[in-house]
Order: sequence, then structure tokens, then C-alpha cells
Amino acid sequence: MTTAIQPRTLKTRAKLIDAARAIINDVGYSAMRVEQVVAEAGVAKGTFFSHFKDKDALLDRLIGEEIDKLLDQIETLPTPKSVDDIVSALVPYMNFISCERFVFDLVLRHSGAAKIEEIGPIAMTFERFADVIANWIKDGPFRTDAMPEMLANGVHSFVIQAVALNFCAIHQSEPLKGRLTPYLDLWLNPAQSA
Amino acid sequence: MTTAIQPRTLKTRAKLIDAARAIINDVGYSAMRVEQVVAEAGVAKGTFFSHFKDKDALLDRLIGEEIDKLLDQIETLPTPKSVDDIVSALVPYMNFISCERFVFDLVLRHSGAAKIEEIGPIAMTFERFADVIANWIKDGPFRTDAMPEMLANGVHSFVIQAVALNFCAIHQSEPLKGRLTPYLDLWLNPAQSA
DNA sequence: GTAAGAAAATGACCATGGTCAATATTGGAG
DNA sequence: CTCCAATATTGACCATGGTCATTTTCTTAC
Repeated sequence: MTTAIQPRTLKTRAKLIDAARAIINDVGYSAMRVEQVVAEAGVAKGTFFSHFKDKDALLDRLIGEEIDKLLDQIETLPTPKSVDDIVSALVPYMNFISCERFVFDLVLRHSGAAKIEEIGPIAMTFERFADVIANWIKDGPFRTDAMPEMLANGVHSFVIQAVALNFCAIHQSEPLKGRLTPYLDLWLNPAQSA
Repeated sequence: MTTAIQPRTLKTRAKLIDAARAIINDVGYSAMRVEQVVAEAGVAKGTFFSHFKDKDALLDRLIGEEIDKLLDQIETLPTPKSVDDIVSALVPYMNFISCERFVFDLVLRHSGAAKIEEIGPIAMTFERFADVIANWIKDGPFRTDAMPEMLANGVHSFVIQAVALNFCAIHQSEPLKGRLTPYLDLWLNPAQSA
């Protein structure tokens, strides 16, 4: 039998990804067009879809990469001493997923996968987010009546809520941090806020 | 000047909505096609788009209606005596927004509006959800160190999280209630769970 | 080096949401 | 009753993501 994967394949895929990155850098995620990517990469349209299941799969990968970098950053931080430390650490993450409405919608859409085999990069980052945060806050001055994993999942919920509200016109234009802090105070330090 | 809105307009719009409802009832939300709706309603395609900004606008309206009915139900309930009462009351809501992955994604996508004038039916239900829940739980046996509005927003966050996890293969197939209860316990009764 | 078969690339084609200039209908003013 | 302007409807057309039978390229066996 022949080699499972040809060098050519990797080269073409790299061309597609590079082209997409350049275009996104130029016009943003929502304005990226498959036709534009294949033109820039110098391949036919069908080639795109033999490398990626659909347009979303490419975006999933590119956005997942970015989120992973942000989680890498959080992992290097010392144990947080306050809710404010946590919020500050999460701001870059929140800024990225809210850089375009389109990106936030896509992130939510890919946050889970129906089948184990189909778990994509963004879904991975959701899993990883919980792990990273749980591990990061577990020695901090926060409530101890709940597993760090549960606290971390809750933090994620509130982050998503804060970003969602940020897109909503009804709510005054408050900075992102202000939308998150009061909830995390109540969530992580219920005794103090009593 | 002539009448601002002609009877004909209302009739056509009703035909479109009825047709859409029938089709959705038949094949579900995600499989509904605009072409099918206009064929069933007996109008031209362009007519659809002079009544609704886009396909999403019609779905927004139909789904918003359903959610409103569910909130009506919750409004009639007596003050909850426990987290379990709350979770039970929320199950129909969770079941509906998770009836199709497509529906859940659409609900999240419409949960906020960029401009005040553009707030649609689903975004309204998000606002209303917080009001209804805040009012409903405010006399219940729950923590009193936070405004009911904040508690209600938190409940909503956890509901969304529970439904999202329900779509995710990584997490065992646990009933929806089981995904929500532990979080609401920690959120609404922090002292008890210490 | 060459032939055979596997893998990759191609591009014409399709599905479907959405647009818009042209046409038809309506309701009121005279 | 008739005409006019406002309003509603029409359907050919476009944009864009996605498919698939065909063709090209690569790798290995000999």
C-alpha cells in the first residue's frame, strides 16, 4: 500500500491555511470567502473541501489556535489572589471571542460536538478552559465547598454571559470587566458578599 | 395619504407564518426552506423578504412565541420552595431550546441585538426570562446577599450551560436536570452547601 | 524505467438564501 | 368613476457554500 499521507497534501493544506490567515487578517473572520481563499492559495475550490469538511472546519481550527494561545498565557500566571486577578486574566480571552459577533456565534456553535470523533479545536478549548481555570484557582482564596472543576465551569458560564451581554444594546455600554466581576464575586466568594 | 398598512399585507403575512408553522411541524426547524414556505403560502419568493428581513427573522418570531408561552407557564407557579422546584420549572424551557441543535444555535445567536430598534422576539424573551425568574424566586428560601435580578441572570447562565453540555458528546448522557441542579445549589444556597 | 493503483486536485454544477427593477394592486381625492 | 401615488407583489437574477465524476499526480513493485 502507498503512504497514507503525501507531502503534497501538507503543502496544499498549509497554502490554504496561510491564505485564510492573510485574508482574515485583512478583512476579518466574517468577510472571509472560500473562493477568495482558494484563489489566494492557487488551488481549485474542490480542493478546499477535500482538506476541510466545510468552511466552519477551517475557522474552527484557526480560532481554536488563537484561543489556545490565550489559555497558554493564563496557565503561566501565579495563583490568583482575588476575583479581580481572575477577571483581569480573562479579559484577553473575552476580548478575542468578542472581536466579531460572527466569531462569538461560531465559538458557541462549536462549543460541543455531537460525536466524540468530531470534537474540534474550539470544543477542545472549552474542555481545556475548565481544566486550566480549575487548576489555576484551586489554591486561591475562594470557596472550598465545591470542586474546582465546578467552580471553573461556572466561571466559564459567567464569561459567556458577560460577552453575550456586551453585544446587547439594551445593556448600557459598560466595560466587559464590570459585567463579570459582580457575578464572580457572588460565585467564588459567597460568604464575603453576604 | 393612504392607510399605512393594508389588510392585504396582514393576510399575506399570516399565510406565510401559517405555512412556515405547518412545515416546521412536519420537518422541524432546521429543514424548513424559504422556497417551501412561499410555495405553500402561494406567493413569490420576493414577497417573503418584503415581510421578513431574512429567514432568521421569521424563525426568531416563531421561536420567540414558543418561549413566551413557556415563560407564561412559569409565571403562574407558586414561589419555589427549593432548587429542585426551580429546576423542574425550567425543564420545559430547556427541552424546547434543545429540541434541535439548530434551534439552540439560533436562540443564542439572537439573544442580543446590536441596536435597540432591532431587538427581536428571542432577545425579548431573554430579558423577560430574567424578570420572570427574579420575581418568582425573590420570596423563596434562597441567598439574600444578591439582588434577585442577578440571581436570575446567573440561573439563566447555568441553564444555557446545561443545555450546551447536553449537546456535547464528551459528557456522559446525563439527564438535563442533573446538569443544572448542582450548579444552582451552589449558586442559590451557598451557605447550605458549605 | 515503467505500469498500476491509490491519493489528490479539478471545475462544472447544484442548493439555497437573498436582491431589486419592473409590475400589479389598493384606497382615497376630486 | 377615474386617476394617482403609495404600497405590495413578482420572479429573474445573484452570491456563496458545498458536491462529485473526471483527470492528474504520486508512490510503490517489479
